[in-house]
Order: sequence, then structure tokens, then C-alpha cells
Amino acid sequence: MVKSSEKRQKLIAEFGRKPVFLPDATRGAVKALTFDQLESVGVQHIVSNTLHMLMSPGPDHIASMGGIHEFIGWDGLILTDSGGFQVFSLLHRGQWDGEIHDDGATFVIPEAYAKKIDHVNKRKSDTSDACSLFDGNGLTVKSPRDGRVFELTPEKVIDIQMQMDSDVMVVLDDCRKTGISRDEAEKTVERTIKWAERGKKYFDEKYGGSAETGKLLTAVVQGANYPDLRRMCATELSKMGFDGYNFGGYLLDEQGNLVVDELKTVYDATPADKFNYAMGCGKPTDIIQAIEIGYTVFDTVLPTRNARHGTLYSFDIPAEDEFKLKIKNARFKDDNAPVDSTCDCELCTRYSRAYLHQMFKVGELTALTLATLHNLRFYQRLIEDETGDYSP
RNA sequence: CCAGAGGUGGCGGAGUGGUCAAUCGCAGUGGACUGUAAAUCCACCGGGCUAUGCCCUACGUAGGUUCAAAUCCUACCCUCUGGA
Repeated sequence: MVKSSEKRQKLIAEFGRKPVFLPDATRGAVKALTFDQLESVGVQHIVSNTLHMLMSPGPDHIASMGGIHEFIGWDGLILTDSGGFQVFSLLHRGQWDGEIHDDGATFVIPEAYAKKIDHVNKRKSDTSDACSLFDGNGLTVKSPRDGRVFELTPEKVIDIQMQMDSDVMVVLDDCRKTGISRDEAEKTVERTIKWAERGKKYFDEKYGGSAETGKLLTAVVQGANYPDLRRMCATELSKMGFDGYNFGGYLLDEQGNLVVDELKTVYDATPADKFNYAMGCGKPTDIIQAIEIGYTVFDTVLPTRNARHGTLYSFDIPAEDEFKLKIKNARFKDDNAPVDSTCDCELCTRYSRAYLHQMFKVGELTALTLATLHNLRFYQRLIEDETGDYSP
């Protein structure tokens, strides 16, 4: 195994000690940005996704390219999500075919998506390279053109993340939204605990655990909006000795409010010397709340996706309005001010609201880049301000 | 000058007797987005109201046929394509 760089080792050692925000680079890239641009706003950590990388280009390919850091050209910390969220967002919401069973989850890739990612896998499928990792023991490649089948199990998810050479790994979990029945919630908790145990055991026995690999392994706490289930899940997982504990599921209630009570319960039920990661959190105001509770690790698509959709964050906009500035609104056509008068990013130091407005109106790609750059800078400043050691 | 084709809302373009204030796309306006199938999705988009309904003005212009016309007839104006 390739040894982590000194820089990465340091990032891993310090991970979660103070609040960090990790932009989502689900498929190995933060949309619209280069890594130079990402670094220019102070980002040192990103999140990638096991399922997406499994589908394309495949863990074997990443391994053969020297691991994910080498492959994508990023020497910062990479946290890889397990694909548990896709169990929820794609399977439970019925967007993709597939099923969840006690052994894991099976995904059938829709033709439209398969085509999009097929340019690499088409070649691979001829020699079955893509599934060699699993010894034919689970991962099946059906048709490379229309609906290949992938299976995620607690063990496979560890293997994939190890092959990718991830820094912080996440075990497979059965992710659900908050509004499910008690019965369902109990089942997902049971399954999540079982899967976590299998993942941890496998990581320790096959790879020698964190001590041997220098990587961190985190577990996911489920339990929907049932505080006692959350507590039970957190307690059980804590007994297994993970490096971090993640608040899983959907961390908003039906009204879109942060589930503060559940977050507190989980925080209290997990070891004080381990970090807590609020997966998918969140709006700036949500992050501030979660930091107050004690969470230190955050990721969400909001700053990057909203940037691409024309919603910019600005400290010039009051918190009551969620710091949101919709740059495509007609009122910014003649606005010569920067998006955020307190910001030091390229967008704010060089361009006006009027210019960005115009670039969005005509669909210039530069607009997406500038907006993404800025929103990530905003999130960096938000989180750094919370620790009191903001330094640009 | 002759022969064809056509003139529809900001634009492109459906509709060819009633269910048409008029499909759809673009542009416009606003909204949504929380472990990313998302440079996406949704709503509104002639005007005026005592507004889940009513009234007015609209399918080149002017007449006509009809209970009823963007849709049929007549004339005129304009555009395009061929031919002199």
C-alpha cells in the first residue's frame, strides 16, 4: 500500500478536532472547479462517493492509477461516503431499481445513467476487470449497455474504499428519511448496527484497522426522529470503537427544520474524544447550530449546487434571509457592488453583482465557476469564524 | 406583371368552424435545492377586476357567411420562393 503523504497524515491526525467543511466531489471533482481553485479558497478536505466511483471508473482502475489522490491530483484529505445515502435517495425513492437485503444493497443502473458513465466501463467489462476485486462473490456485471447490476455489502464497501486509498471511510448504512414509522426505523437501526459491526470487523481483520492503515473508519447513526432509537444506535456503535460517529439519515424534519434534539442525543451518546460528523449538513444556520451542539465535520451539496443554480451566499445578506442572494434576480442587473463586500475570493474582489448576473443570464460557464468558488469560500469563512481563528 | 406559399401573443412555431386568451419551445418573472443521476427542477407569463369566477382587447387590414370564425368567403396590404 502506498503510504499517505505527510500532509495527509497531518490532516488525518487533526481531522474533526475543529470544525471543517468538506465540499462534495462525488465523482472525484468539485463541479465547475479545478483543485487549484478549490485550494485558493482554503479547502483541504473533500468527500467522494463509493458507489459513484464503483460504477465508474471502478476501484480497480483507481487502484491501478495509484489511488484516488494520485488519480485525481489532490493531496488533501478525502473522505469517502459508503453509498448508504444512495440506498435512500435512489432506491427508497424509487428512482433506480434495486433492493435492500440483509446482506447489503443491490443497484441496477438505469440505461440513461449507464450510458453517461460507460465510456470507461465498456472497455473494462470485456475482461471483467471491474469485478475481479470481489472474486465473483457478489458484484455482478450484467449488461454494460443497459442496466448493469452492482451490489454493495458491508465488506465490499470497505474493500472499495481501501482500493481507492481513502483517508476517512464510512461503513455501509441503511439510510432513511426522518418521517418513517417506528417499525421501519427499528429495522434500519438493527441493520445499520449489524452492517457497521461487519464493516469494522472486516476492516480490522483484513487490513489491520486504523492502527495499521493510518485511515479512519466512521460509523453512521440511524434512528430517524426517535431519540431513544438514536441513542440506542449511537451507544451500540460506540462500543465497537470507531474513529468518528456520523449523524445519518435526513437531518431535517418535515418542516425543513434541523432535528436538534436527535443531533444532541447522538452527540451525547458517542465518545467525547471522537468527532461527530453531521452528514449532509447543511444550511449556514444549520451548521452554526450543529457546531454549537458539538459537531465538527460537515458536508453538503448546497454551496456548490446552489452556486450553479444562481443562489449565492453573502454576509451582506442577513441570517434571517439565510445569507442568500439570488444573482439571477432582475434587481442585480445594475448592481455594481460585489456579491459579498467582506469576502476575499476572486468573484468578490474582481467582479460586480451586475457582471455575474449577466454571465448567468447568458449561460457563461465562468459564472458557475465564480459562484462555486465564492460559495465555498463563504462556507470556509463561516466555519473558520466559528472557531475564531479565521485566517485567509 | 404571372404562378405558388404564407402572415398567430416579446421571438420561434402549433392550431384550420364551437371544449381558444389560444399546444409547445425560447426569452421574461419568481421560487426550490441539505451524506449530488441536478449548469437542475417547479410555478407564473395579453389587460382589468367586487378575482377557484367575471369583463375587455386579441390570431395582417376591412367587410361578409354563420347561433358561433384564428379557422369559411371577398377585397386590400405585406413577406417569401420560382417565372417573365
